[in-house]
Amino acid sequence: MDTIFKIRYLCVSITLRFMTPQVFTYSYPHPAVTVDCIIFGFDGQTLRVLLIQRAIEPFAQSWALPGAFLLENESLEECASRVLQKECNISGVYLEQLFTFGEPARDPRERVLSIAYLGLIKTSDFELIAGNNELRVAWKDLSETTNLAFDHNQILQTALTRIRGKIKYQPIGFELLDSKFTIPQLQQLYEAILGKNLDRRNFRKKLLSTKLLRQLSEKQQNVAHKAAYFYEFDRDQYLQLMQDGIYLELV
Amino acid sequence: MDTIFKIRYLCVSITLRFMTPQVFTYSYPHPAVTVDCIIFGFDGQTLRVLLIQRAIEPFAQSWALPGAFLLENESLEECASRVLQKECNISGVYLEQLFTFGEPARDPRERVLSIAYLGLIKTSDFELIAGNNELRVAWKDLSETTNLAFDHNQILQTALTRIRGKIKYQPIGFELLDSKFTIPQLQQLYEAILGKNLDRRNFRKKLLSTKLLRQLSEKQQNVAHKAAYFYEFDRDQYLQLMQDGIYLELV
DNA sequence: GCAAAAGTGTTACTTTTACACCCATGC
DNA sequence: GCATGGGTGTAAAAGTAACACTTTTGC
Repeated sequence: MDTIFKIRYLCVSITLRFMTPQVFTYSYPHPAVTVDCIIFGFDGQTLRVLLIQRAIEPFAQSWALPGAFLLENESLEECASRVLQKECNISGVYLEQLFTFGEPARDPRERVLSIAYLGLIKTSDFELIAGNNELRVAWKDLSETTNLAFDHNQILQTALTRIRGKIKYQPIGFELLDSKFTIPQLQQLYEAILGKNLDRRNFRKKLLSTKLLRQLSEKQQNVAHKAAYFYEFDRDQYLQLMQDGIYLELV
Repeated sequence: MDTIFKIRYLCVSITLRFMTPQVFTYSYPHPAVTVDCIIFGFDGQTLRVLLIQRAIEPFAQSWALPGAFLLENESLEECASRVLQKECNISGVYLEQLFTFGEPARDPRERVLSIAYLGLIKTSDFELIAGNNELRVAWKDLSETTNLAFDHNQILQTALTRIRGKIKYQPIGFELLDSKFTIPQLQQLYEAILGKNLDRRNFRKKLLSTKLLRQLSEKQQNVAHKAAYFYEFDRDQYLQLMQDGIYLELV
């Protein structure tokens, strides 16, 4: 381990040791509850997942999903937002509840339930900064995610299945792109998520037929080929369609 | 309130008062965790939901979803099964996790998370028997479900949305029918769940095209019209299709 | 024989798929 | 001028939606 991380590790350990112990009592057993965030980001080429490197046991130095124990008066969504803010310096993210993981032995310390939240962001929008209890934060390729802490590999699999299903009929993909994007960029994102190639002509036709994209006059600059037009996602049009109960098919 | 329920109510109260109090302590706050079950049943005509009438405060005498506090060493699914067995005398049910409800103020006593499980059964398969902590158990029409305890109306809405979406592409409807059923019965179920009428010819064509139904030689008896053939759901065929990654469309 | 629900086919329309060539740009 | 990726249309196939009459049964 690098020296800087060794020092950091010691700092965290010492801080924890000198914290005032508190006691909470209940008349029947209560499990601990955490909220874990599984955030996908897209850099234009590949789909990445946001991970932190743990500073403390169990699974010290392993990579894991950012997460924290639920506080007494915060909602689950608030907890997810707090985790992202504190541990990764990320805020204002699209988040939805994914699943609750509750196998009795999923945490070696005690019974811990985890409510997982799924999020999507543009990697370029934030500068990742690790919180006080993490060694590092990073975007990781899916191929680098073997051996995550706890049951976090299972959570990752559940999340992948969810977005692969969802992206076909809900316009969540736009959360992963800049507000101006080209259709080939959008297609690359879909291909990265779905893990297969799509026909260019059919993809364009289908997406434009939804009327959810507004073409801008602006084009790409400095590309060694014909420049693509930029488009914007038309959120008002989308809300209108939803109000009318229109069922979308995007791919 | 009927006399018999008054007596029952007193019994439950007295039992609770004399239970030995226990204490569980933790070094940081833990919310209480319950599992609530939202079970839909079908009687051939309409979709019903399984409710219990609460014997104890809060919401004593209100109707609510069956539910219980999670025990220390049971999984979430095990808890859902236990709830149905103890409170309603129902077992061996198709269950899937629905959603976790965690607003801080959703229970007036203390912070309580509820992990909701969604189930589907044939009402005729079980005799409902209320557990010791419930006044009654009953199948209720959707129109009789205003004013459930806690946020259970919200859970019900979430569950309805889920099955309406899911029944279109997963063969969960068969859980609600006898193992032998006619196509018009199946159609009636779909119409009850989706809340709209479907074309008889197209419905039959589409479902038969999936190859998931096996026609039996047996017909309905004693009906004052042309008797319909019985069919069976072909579970092996379904598993085969899933293995092959076939995407189903049922309606 | 009549009321009630089961069963059955065809046609028009819409959607999906497959596929090949020209265009603009940087180097 | 050449390599790179953007943009476009059409035809065949598949799927969906709309619709009416005959059959069987109990009373």
